[in-house]
Amino acid sequence: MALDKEEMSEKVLAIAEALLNEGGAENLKARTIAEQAGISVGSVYNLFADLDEVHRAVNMRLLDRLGATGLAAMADLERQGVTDVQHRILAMAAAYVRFVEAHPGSWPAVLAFNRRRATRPGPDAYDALLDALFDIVAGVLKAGDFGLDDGRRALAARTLWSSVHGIVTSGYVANSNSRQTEEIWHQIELLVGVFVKGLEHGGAFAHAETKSD
Amino acid sequence: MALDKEEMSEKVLAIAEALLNEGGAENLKARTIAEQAGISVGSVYNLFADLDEVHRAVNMRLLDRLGATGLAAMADLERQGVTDVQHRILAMAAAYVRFVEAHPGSWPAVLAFNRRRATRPGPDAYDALLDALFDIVAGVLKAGDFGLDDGRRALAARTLWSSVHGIVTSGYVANSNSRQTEEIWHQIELLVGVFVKGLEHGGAFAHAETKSD
DNA sequence: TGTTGATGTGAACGTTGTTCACGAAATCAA
DNA sequence: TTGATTTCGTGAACAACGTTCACATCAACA
Repeated sequence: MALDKEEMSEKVLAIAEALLNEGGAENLKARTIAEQAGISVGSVYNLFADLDEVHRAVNMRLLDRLGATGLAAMADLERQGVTDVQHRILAMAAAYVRFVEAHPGSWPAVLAFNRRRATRPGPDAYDALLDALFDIVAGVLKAGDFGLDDGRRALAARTLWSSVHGIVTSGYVANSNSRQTEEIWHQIELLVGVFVKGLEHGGAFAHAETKSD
Repeated sequence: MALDKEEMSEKVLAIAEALLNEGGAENLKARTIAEQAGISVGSVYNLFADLDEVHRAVNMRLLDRLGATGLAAMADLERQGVTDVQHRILAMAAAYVRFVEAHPGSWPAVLAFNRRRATRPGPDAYDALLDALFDIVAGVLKAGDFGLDDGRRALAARTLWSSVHGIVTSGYVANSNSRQTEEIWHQIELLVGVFVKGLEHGGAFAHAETKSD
């Protein structure tokens, strides 16, 4: 009847995710978790080293889910026979926007948390999840027939993703909500449109252009 | 001899900025400020309502300074007779990157702080400072001869700024430092190159293109 | 000089993350 | 079964934090 150690860990993570979603990082309190999980504070620290580890675990789950929904969106388009690069990138961005909107409190916490570990050692599972997201975008770009070698394509994928990311996070700095998502979409559409057009016309090599062309 | 009320406020803000720069938002402690300023904790709360107000004031100063350096960079190029749009945008981005690098601890705090006031009321001085930054970029875009009306140009300016912002903040998630700024620069160069090329070829109207052209 | 208003002070309060000595419960040995 | 040993849950306790407030201190004025 009593919950397994792993079951209790998952219960704690579910509670932690809800708390983060409601009130951000400062709402993740050890005593609240313990109370809602029906255990004592000490037991929380028995399952996780500290609250940072709880936060990290929640973020991992979120990043993992985001990757999954992105892949699912791509698979859907594949099934529908959509091969247009611009269309697929927009769908990818849409999946990202929807995900952020579905996690209004916890997604900012993911970003804020990321920055705190800037001093930490080498790459870890966190980076692996982010790289997986980049790879999806890079895969889409590969379908488009731009003259990009692997290195350039990876760079373009990271650039595109980071740009969409910046639009979404910048957009959520401001106030209004319904108007805000509209603004975000306009920016994303503009970015993706310009980006694809620019790649088609060799803009990626703008400053390294040889005169042989 | 004793410091004026306003002088002491500025001293507190200078100390606060240094603390934020060293250890981020969680390093901004009332007792540390009081100790370093040579006053008591209570006096800090006499000058500012709470630590959030101190943090906000520091951020305002940073945003203000960023706008000033951006304008200065544009003025420099003007003086040199540089009118090339791509060149000017890159200079603007460079000013931004340098600014972020010069404030490794406090700039993330600016962003994290911005997100916390998402529930607050209407626009305030914060938004005014951000709009000033957008206006600089919009001014540069105006010089370029793209077929953009005022609304489209403002949208393009916000998109471009948000994208650069995303690249910089995403880049600082990762670890290494010298290699990281190089990666950021490659992404910015790619973005700006593609963006300008895309605008030149009407990519901004990609999905609303009329066939009269 | 006495009064009043403003300003500086630090002890004190409530809340936080985290620890740890203790007891209960489970597992194993004989 | 019984005793020993290990594992685990508990909540009181600690330090550090933001914030408050009754009181002391001081400057200006009548």
